[in-house]
Amino acid sequence: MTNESNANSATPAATRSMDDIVALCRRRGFIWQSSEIYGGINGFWDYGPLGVELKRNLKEAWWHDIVRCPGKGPDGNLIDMVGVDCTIIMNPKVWEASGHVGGFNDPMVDCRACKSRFRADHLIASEFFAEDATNSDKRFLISGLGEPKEVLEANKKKLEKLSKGHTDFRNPFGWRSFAELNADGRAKFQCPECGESGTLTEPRQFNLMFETYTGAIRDEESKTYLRPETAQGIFTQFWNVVDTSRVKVPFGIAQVGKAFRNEVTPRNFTFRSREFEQMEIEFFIRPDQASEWYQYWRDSRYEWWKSIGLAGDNLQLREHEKEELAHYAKEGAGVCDIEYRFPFTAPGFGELEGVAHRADYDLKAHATACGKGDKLRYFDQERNERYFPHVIEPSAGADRGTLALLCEAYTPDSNRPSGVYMKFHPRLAPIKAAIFPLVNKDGMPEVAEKLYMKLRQKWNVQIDVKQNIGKRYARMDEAGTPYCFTIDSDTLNDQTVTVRHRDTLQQERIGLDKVAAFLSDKIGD
RNA sequence: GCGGGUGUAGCUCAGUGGUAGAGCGUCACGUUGCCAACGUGAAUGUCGUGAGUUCGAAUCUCAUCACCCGCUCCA
Repeated sequence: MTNESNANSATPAATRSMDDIVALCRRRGFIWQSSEIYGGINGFWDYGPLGVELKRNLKEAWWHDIVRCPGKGPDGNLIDMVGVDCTIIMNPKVWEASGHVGGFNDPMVDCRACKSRFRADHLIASEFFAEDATNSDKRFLISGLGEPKEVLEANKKKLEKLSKGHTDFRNPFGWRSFAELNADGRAKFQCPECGESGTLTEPRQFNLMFETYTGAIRDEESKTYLRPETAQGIFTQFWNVVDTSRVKVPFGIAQVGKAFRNEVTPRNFTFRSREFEQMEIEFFIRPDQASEWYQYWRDSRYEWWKSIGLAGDNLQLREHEKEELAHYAKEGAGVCDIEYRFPFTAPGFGELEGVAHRADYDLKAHATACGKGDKLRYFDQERNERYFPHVIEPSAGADRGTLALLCEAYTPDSNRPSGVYMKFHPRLAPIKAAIFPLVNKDGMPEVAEKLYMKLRQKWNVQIDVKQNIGKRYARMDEAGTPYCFTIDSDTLNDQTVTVRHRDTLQQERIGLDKVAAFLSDKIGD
């Protein structure tokens, strides 16, 4: 990390306005609404020219540090890591085995009065008839949440009262779920929470997975899903990786790719999007070593986010409480989130990356579902035993990471013309440097272009010859460009240029032939 | 999904029933010679969208979409 990027502590989240950050993202071409000219679409965002560079830099830094140059593990050995790139659409059996189909597929019903939400198949009702001596019949609806027995018990007094003095008391149509009731029945249905009648909405599907159809025929047989996480691609190819890559436990498989979740409420700019990109590691270990590897990944992932510029009080590591753990993690070594204090979550935090001990839940589930079972256990040569490896999963959001970088970089500064600058870590900055001829004549543009052509072979740099130098500096401040090199009349005499530092506004002169070395030193190649 | 708010040029906003505007930014030319300087000129609008009321709608009504805030949801 350079001195500049760490010069003073991060801007407190509370003083940053999300509206201002969104406005800058739009104005400078970081992030736009998808399909904006048609009014946009809820939960989908596009990256513009600066945004795509920033997000690529984030993903490439991750891939470099995770796959190409991982560190040493808790056992003191270099970590073994390989990458994969799996498809978004997979055999739908994958999602049955993983528990995504079925578990999160139920129609839900909301109460308009008390805002409670229920699964429609848990809401049941039955119409009762009671005939009295004069053959006039009386009917009433008993409704509630749970099994018929529970509902009857809950409505015991009401039933006794209504059936009093009547004969031939019965419910001829039996119990029906809320979804099976007609409009009249739904209107009489009492909310189990607040007791109001007719306040429940129509049942609505909350399908977290996007569905599509593969092939020409659109029927149930051809129904497929857009993956809601990249992890399952890794799990299903685990055995191929083991057979072809000479890896042995402990080792990791990494993947960067799009995932899709049909969120009920996309919110907070790109934070909760329906289409988003994940950077996931599944790290396979011996079951008895889960604890030390969990701690290793928890700590190293936290340090990594610090290393790319999220170093201040706005980043925190939070261990999950037992109650909030997912079904597969209840007995595990732990689950934690690495969280960032976004302006819209402040003073709270929002998740950037989750590190979870998933045990052997996924590998076992796929081994069972595909019918091969224990034959798919991993063979540990050294220990001469077979087992399903446990998994530590560090799963990060590329879009959330990009958003955190944007929020962290946003630095109001009334002392400079732009009023704000983006203090990106140089490694992540979309544009590494700008090259300016002080004026667009007297041989300066030619020198500038020559320097530009040389530097762009290695870094994303820009040349700008238009307008006065102040405007060009101001534009680069909003783009977050850490260095500007200016060619002036002295350059033509002594072969030096000025370097203007984004964060301090200081200038220094260095040799024209030293510029590339300067950038290598500050940014890396 | 519920409740509240917002929506006019790239940005910030003015415009309360009668010709769609300003500042900034952008672009061109000139000038300038290190921090959005100066001069001249130019481009830029489905007034979020669609209906309705009206002789006439950015303006009033309804619906809808998007964004923001609060609930809810987030395996």
